[in-house]
Order: sequence, then C-alpha cells, then structure tokens
Amino acid sequence: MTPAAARRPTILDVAARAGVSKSAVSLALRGSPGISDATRARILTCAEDLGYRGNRLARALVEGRSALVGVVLNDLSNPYHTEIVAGIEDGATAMGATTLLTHGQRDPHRTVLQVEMLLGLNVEGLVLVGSRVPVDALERLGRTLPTIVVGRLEAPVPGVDTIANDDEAGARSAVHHLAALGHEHVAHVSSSTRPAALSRRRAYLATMDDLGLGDRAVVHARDRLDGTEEDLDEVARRAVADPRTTAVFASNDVAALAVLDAASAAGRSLPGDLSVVGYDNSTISRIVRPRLTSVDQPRPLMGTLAAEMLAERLAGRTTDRHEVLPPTLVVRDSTAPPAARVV
Amino acid sequence: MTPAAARRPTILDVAARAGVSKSAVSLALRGSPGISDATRARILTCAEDLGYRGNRLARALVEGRSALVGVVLNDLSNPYHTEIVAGIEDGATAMGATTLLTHGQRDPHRTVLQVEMLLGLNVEGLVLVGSRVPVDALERLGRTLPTIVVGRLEAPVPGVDTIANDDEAGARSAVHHLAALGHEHVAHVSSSTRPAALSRRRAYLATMDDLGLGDRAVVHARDRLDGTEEDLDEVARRAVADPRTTAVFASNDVAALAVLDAASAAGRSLPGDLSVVGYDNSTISRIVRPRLTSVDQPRPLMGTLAAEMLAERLAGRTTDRHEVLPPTLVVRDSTAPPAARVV
DNA sequence: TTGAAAGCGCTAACAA
DNA sequence: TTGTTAGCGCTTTCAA
Repeated sequence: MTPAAARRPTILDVAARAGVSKSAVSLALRGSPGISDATRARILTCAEDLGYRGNRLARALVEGRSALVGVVLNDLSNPYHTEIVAGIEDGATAMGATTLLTHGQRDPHRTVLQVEMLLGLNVEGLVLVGSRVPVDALERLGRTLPTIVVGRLEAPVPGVDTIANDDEAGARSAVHHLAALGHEHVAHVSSSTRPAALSRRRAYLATMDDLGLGDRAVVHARDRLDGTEEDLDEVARRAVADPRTTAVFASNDVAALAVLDAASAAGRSLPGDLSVVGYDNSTISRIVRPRLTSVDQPRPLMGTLAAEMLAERLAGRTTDRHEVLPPTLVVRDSTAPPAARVV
Repeated sequence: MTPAAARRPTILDVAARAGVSKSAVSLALRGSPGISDATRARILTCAEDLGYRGNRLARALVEGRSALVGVVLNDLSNPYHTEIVAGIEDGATAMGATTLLTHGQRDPHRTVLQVEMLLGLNVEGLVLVGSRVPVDALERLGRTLPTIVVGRLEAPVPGVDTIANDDEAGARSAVHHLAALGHEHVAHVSSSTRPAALSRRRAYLATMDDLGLGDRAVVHARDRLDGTEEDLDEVARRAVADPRTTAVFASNDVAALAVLDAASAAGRSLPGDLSVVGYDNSTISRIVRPRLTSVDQPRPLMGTLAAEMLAERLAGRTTDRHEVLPPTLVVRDSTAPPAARVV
C-alpha cells in the first residue's frame, strides 16, 4: 500500500526510463560534456515526462555547497528595506545563488534565531539589513562565514563588511537646502541614539556651525538623560512649539511625519510657516501632504553592492571592506522659503 | 593544505571527541531515549565545545521530510501582507516547521520561478499570499503538495485551499456606515478587475439597491471597455468632480488615497464635503490626513489559519477547505455626516 | 561514451 | 545501553 501522493521521481527513475545509469542522467541534466547528444536528448525527454525535479538538498550535500544566501531583515514591514532586498536578490541570482529571506521582527533575539536557522540550512553567506545583531554574535558570524551588514555599525567588527549611506553628507545636504531657502532657525528632531541617527545629529550640529548658525541650532531628541525615550509625538510638539523655528530637519521620515502632524495641530501652515526635511525617502514621503522633502539612500545600489561584496568574500577576499555611499536630497513640497515675518 | 576556514564539525567529529559512535551522538542530540544520562551529558558538552551545528540538509535527506514551508508573497513592498506572514510563521513554528519567505515582485512569471525554487528545496507545503499564480500552475501545485492561497481566487482549484475575507460583507459595512451617516449619493471607485475588487464592486451595487439608493449608485472604474486601464488619479478626479457625490467607497486604500488627493485638489473639504472609506486598513490609512476609515481584514488570523490548514493537509486531509473570514470596519476621520447643503 | 562505486552528513533499523 | 550498517538523492572519481 503506497501512499496516495506519488513519490517524487528521482534521478534513478529517469535513468531506468531512459535505460542508462544514474550518472549519465546527472551529466545530461547539467549539460556536462562526455555524453552523446542523442543520449542527452533522450534523457532530457524522459526527465520531462516524469516531471523530474532535481533535489537541491541532495545536491548541496554532495557538493558541499548549498548556493544559498541568507538575507535577514530587521523588520519585514519596513518598506525602506524592500528595494535593498531586490538589489541583493538580483545580484545573488546573477552569481547563481538563491536568497533565503527572513526577518527578526525588530527583536535582536529573534534575529539571532533566524540566523541560526539559516546556518542550519548551510547558507554560504549572510546579508543583514538593518538588523540589530549583538556584537558578540556578529563577531562569531564574521569568523564563520561571509557576512555583510547593510546599515551603520557602532564600530567595525572583524570579518564583517558594511555598507552604509553617508549620514554626514545626507544631513549636510538637508541643512544646506534649508539654509539656501533662507532658513536660519533650523531645528533638528532626533528619533534615536542608534549609530545612523547619531551621525545625522552630529552632522546637523557641525553644519549649522559651518554656516554660522551654530547659536541657532537646537536638537529635540527622544533620548532622555535617564536612558528612557520620550514619545516621538511629544518631541515633535516641543520642536514645533518654538515660534522662532522656521524649519526642521528630522532624522527619518517617521519623525518628519510626527513633525508635520504637530505643526498642523499647532496651526502652523506647511511649508510656508514651517519647512520639514525627512530622511530615507520612504513611501511615507510620497503619501503625506505636503509631500515630504527627504534624503534618499541609494537602496538598489546598496543591495547589488552587498551581493557583489558577498561574491568577493566567497571568491576568497579576507580583508574587510566598508563602503559608504552618497545619498541625494529629493526635494518635494514640504520645504519652501520662510514666510515673511509678521512682527 | 587545508583551507583557512575551518571545516564545519560533523556528527563524526563529536563522536570521536566523546569516544562514542555517531549514532549515539544522533540520539543524544535529539533527546531520544536509549542512552545513559552520563553519556548524553558528555556528548552534549563535546558538541558544545566543537561548536557543532546540525546539518538540516542531511537530516532532511535521510528523513525524507524537510520541515520546510514556503511562503510566497506577491510583493514584498506591500505592507498589507506582513501581518499575515507573521501569523503564518507563528503557526509554522508551533508545528515545528521553518518558513522560507520569497516574493514574486508582482510578476506571475517570477512568482512561478520562486515556487520552483522552493520545490527544489523540498518544501512540504506552500502558502501563496496574494500571488497571481496562473491557474494551470496552481492545479499542478494542488496535485503535488499542500497548497494554501490567501486571497480570493477566480474559481476554486482542486487540491488548493483558500482563505479570504468576506468582500461582500466588507463592502456592505462600508456602504451602511456611510448611509447611516446620512449619505445618499455614495459613489464607488474600483481599482481593478481582480476577484476581490469585483466582489466589492458587486456588493456595493447590491447594498445600494438594498438601501433603496440603487438609482444613486455610480461606479467609477479603471477598467475600460477596450481592456486597458485608466490612470487611477484620473478616475478619482472623475469621481470627485460629480457635485452630487457626498461620499466615496474605494475598493482599497490606495484608491482611497487617490480620492483624498483629488478631493483636496478640487477644493472639497474632508470629510465635511466628501467622506471616503477605504479597504485593507493598511498603513496608508494611518498616515494620510484625515486618517482613513477603512475595512480591516483579520490578517493575523488569516496567517495562523493558513498554518493550521497546512498542518491539516500534512496530517492527511484531502478534502478542499475554503475559509471566508469576516472583516471589520475601522472608523477614523475621513467619514462624517454630509455637510448641510448650501443650495 | 558509459557504468560502477564511493561518499556528502545524517537517521534508523538492527546486532552486540 | 551501545556500535554497526545501510541507505536518503545526488555528484564525482575511476574503469570499462
């Protein structure tokens, strides 16, 4: 009594049907030489007839390589990541590898579990996108297999390559844009103390200084001295409440959205009464009204670059590589010259 | 000359170190009985020392089952899907399976390729979320392995289970909500001719009839008679241009967003001058202003249910199951009673 | 040009 | 309680 579901045909079934040995089938299937065209054609036909489908697991086992690459997102629901993923996948496909996609639900612990899972499946390389993997775990990965981190790290980890956008340049372009429009009281809303946000915060202050506006710079940050985080909307309200402030540079689009809301609630008209620049050029920036001026990271490029660096590692590179890519400012409707002052 | 990267330790290495046979290690690792506690402890320690990590590929090969489940999204960048995925993953984890996530980039062809890839990895089941897999391919899948489709199908496919929300009920609740607010001229903006959108369109018309408003119903659809699709913004403009229309039910949140924009552009104030209801309760509905009233599908439940149905199939169920879940209306700020008419 | 045989890392009989 | 053995489906020597 065999089960109802037909067993999946193996290479042996094809061999039997074609009247050859299983190694002949293996050769034929992968287009290797050392087999006559006639036999190959016959074998291919038989395989087709049987609906034969190679067993990648078996192949990976015997070849000692899986041609699998793991991609771990911090958070699947973050639309910021999807273009990066597409880039990685394109690159991986080009090098004959298959990407396995997972996500850590924003939780470092779950992220580590996902990574474990991928290692169990014998992935040959790992790309971590924005994932908050603990440094010790990252170090272990760097020793174990090619590992690329897309996103800013607090400090380099040996054996781990990184790809990030130039947060300093991005922040600078945002502030310069606002200053060029005539804004002097440009405030900053900072959403976190993670490396990328901190870089932007520092660059904001430095740029304000460079422009001779250092004494007008003011940072509204969520992080409190006691280590807790203030509500983002509350921070936005604070920033908007200052009547001198005519423009805000926010450390990401989510924070910018909070500022837009707070401004509306406070009766400040946008962008005349208050200009806002975000960071990430996420879908949010196209959905909100006014449409958000935002700093764009070259996401597709970051993805293909990740795949490329992975390929290099697999080809034998052992030195670490840290790539920083230039962002570009996308100007939309949320920034304009400051309205004439009614004193 | 061995390569620099240390070979990953196998069960044999552990056995050698512990001075036992490899089957003893296998037993110890999986907590099977038939081995003394002392030996087990020793083996576990050795495995730990060596940094041993089981090879799932080898295990899958010998056990004849992979404990892998494939999840295929139509589009990774569609935030609508992510909660469903979380549900599927939770369910799969509970049944001891691992989910492999992929996406088809909205392209049926690419989707089929992804499915092929998953089959090559010996997944034991497949969950397709909103994916547009051609019917013939779907039929083949239904014959080959447990397959669950989350989303509405044009017609049932033998061997394929489905999970969908009740589009009729959702459309009805949207129209009833608007009618209860006092709207009579409720128009519908329909974004496509896909099964879900068509169901909502039909239910809209039926509900308007039921309410005695049949003669005031008007459908603004993208689909033209010649089979082409009109620009969504253009359709929204048309809908908003009709001065009698005081409310719009859109077939999804993206369409609703287009209506909101068109309304603003036409100088109609929201929601007093025009009320709008969307469908999907996507992140869009929380980002736009006014916040969008929208029909919510029970996504987490859809996900866990998918995993559950998969488990049933794997346990031997051979009858098809089609589940339809009730949606709920989430009322936000985009709907209000019609403003008093200035005649 | 083809077939036979070994073995990838593991589990699951079975024998000791 | 332990060790031995035979494969899972495939690739890859090596002979024929």
